[in-house]
Amino acid sequence: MDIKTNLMTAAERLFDRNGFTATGMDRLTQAAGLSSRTLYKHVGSKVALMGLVLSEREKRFMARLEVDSIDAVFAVLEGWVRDEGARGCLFLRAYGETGGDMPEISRVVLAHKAAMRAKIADIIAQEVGGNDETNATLTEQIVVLIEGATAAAIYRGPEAVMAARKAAAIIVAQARP
Amino acid sequence: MDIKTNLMTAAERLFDRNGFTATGMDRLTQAAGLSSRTLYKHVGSKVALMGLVLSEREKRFMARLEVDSIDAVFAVLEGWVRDEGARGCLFLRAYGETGGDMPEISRVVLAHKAAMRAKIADIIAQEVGGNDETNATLTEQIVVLIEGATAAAIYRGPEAVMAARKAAAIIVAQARP
DNA sequence: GACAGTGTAAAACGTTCGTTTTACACTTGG
DNA sequence: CCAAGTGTAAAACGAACGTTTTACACTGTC
Repeated sequence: MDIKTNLMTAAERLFDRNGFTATGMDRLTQAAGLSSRTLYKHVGSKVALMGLVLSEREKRFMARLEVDSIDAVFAVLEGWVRDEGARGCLFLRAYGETGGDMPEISRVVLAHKAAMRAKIADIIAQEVGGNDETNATLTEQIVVLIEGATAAAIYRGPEAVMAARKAAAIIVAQARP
Repeated sequence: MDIKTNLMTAAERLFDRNGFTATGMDRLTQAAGLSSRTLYKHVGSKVALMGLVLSEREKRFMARLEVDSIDAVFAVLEGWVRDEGARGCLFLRAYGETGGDMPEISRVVLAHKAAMRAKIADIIAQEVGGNDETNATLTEQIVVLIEGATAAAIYRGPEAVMAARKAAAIIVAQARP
């Protein structure tokens, strides 16, 4: 098994379950089953590891998001929550824990949010096909619903995502010409 | 000026801007202008201070939320974001940083979420007056929109709250008999 | 004028942090 | 066969962590 992949899987799990700052390097080396020397040779630093974990998660998430309707987006989200549990958006958590002033982190976070937004905008342009202003408003609202479902699922579980899905269906229907 | 109030104002600011775990006690004593001995005599421990800060914020937030329409709720949220900036829900951030397994914290967090939800349910029962099932669904959706506005505002600013407000108006109108 | 109470400054507690280093074992290709 | 590469185990680095302690100054009150 690839050593770096193994490390990053363990790191993502620990960061997600215990927080970034609260997760020490010894916990990481122990969970990944390697020495600190090897870890540092592979990823350089803790901040770099955080960035790599987020980049990897970004790929995994965006791959799942390869759908062509807003309803399907929320179906994906619901599946994600059921598969991986809900502890809040890992990107925003990393951003918050580092105060937003860690370039290596905030770059990945903001890039992820921009990519997600762009994907939603694409789907809306294709599914609804209103004018630019309507589409922009709708995109903003769907993004808010996605963020809200992710956050509320922490304490409400998948039900929050189901509620967001229904709300999205209503505002999409409302915006259709 | 009251010494404990002063401490908690400084603590809330530092926790919010830099994260809970990343904020050390020396940073807190320095910002509040007191010795560590006095700090510990007043609040006991760092975790207790975190709990107190969250309790105080809960009071402040719920006091602002004393309104009687869903639209007004989002107006309050918009004002809050403009006044205090948007770095994500401090309750959920505390929950995430402590892995959810710090009773002193998670109790305050979950209580806050329950209180907010109850307030929203009250407003809906009074403003919309549908049947119980409709009201429950609508409550869940409004809560999701509030969480989403709070989260998305981190990188989208007040615009996210405005979008949530419009979306809320639509789904409330849709639910009215 | 002793008293308890409350504050400060500053050092020290042991632990843990992220990171580097030392020393050694194992493959693998020229 | 040796040289380079890659891995481990474990100690060490200085700094920072949350917390406690020591020593001392200032307030009020009996």
